[in-house]
Amino acid sequence: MARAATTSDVFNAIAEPRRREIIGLLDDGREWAVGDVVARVKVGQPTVSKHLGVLRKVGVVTMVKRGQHRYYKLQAEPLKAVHDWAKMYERYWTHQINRIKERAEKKAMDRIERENRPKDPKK
Amino acid sequence: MARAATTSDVFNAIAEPRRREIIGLLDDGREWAVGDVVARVKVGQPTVSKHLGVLRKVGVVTMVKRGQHRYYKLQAEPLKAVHDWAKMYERYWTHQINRIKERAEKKAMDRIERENRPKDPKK
DNA sequence: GACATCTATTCTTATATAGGAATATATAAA
DNA sequence: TTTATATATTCCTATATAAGAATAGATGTC
Repeated sequence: MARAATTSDVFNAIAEPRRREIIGLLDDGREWAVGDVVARVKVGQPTVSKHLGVLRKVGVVTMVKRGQHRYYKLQAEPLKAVHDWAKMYERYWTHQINRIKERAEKKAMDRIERENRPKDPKK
Repeated sequence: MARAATTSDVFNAIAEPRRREIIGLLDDGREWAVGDVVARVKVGQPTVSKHLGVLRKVGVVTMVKRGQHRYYKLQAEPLKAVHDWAKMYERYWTHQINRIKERAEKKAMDRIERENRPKDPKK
């Protein structure tokens, strides 16, 4: 099997660099017509429409029709899931002092947890 | 073309749910032999070896050989890139009050920027 | 040395795209 | 109504890759 569908997973949606690029463009808070985006990136209109469609399905952008145009607007709330996930590992790159402290805390927590959960992965 | 190779991009590396699962396991700070991971996930040994290989190529885990075993250890520093990227959009999900304030600031900044950069995407 | 165990690699298959070309559709304009 | 414009959709191709099966290679044990 290949990877899970991008339409159902924000992690997959942002894995595509072109989509992160588009998100970056829309971060100015304005509504962007598809053509505005096309004028800024190196891919054609159909490709842009598809990327915007993926972003819409995961809720990262919203769309309104107005006349001939469709305006897309960033609604980045779903990216919180990515932020929160990555934040769990923050101690790995924060200052050395903190890292040592946090690791000690983690070890203590692990020990406590191990005492309450006999099953050990290293059998 | 399909998506960029996972081996060269941490965003792609973490797009695969199974790899996030493995990262979560290794977050206990210990060294995990491949077999330890296999015992915890629902896929076979070759698949686990491949996932660990991808994580190693993007620097999220390190490996040491010891006897018959290969021990993998989480080294989550590269996830900082993901965290930093997502953090750029933090204002979209923080408290309403802050959001309003930040948007006003953003708008002001945009206006200033627009005055110095005549080129506008909405031509 | 013979055999078992641990892990990586190779091969195969199924599936998921990204992107372009062509086309369909909707709306605006003449 | 005819034509132009904006966008989505369909079709196609190339590529990526997840997962399992089989195998290879390394190390440990008898």
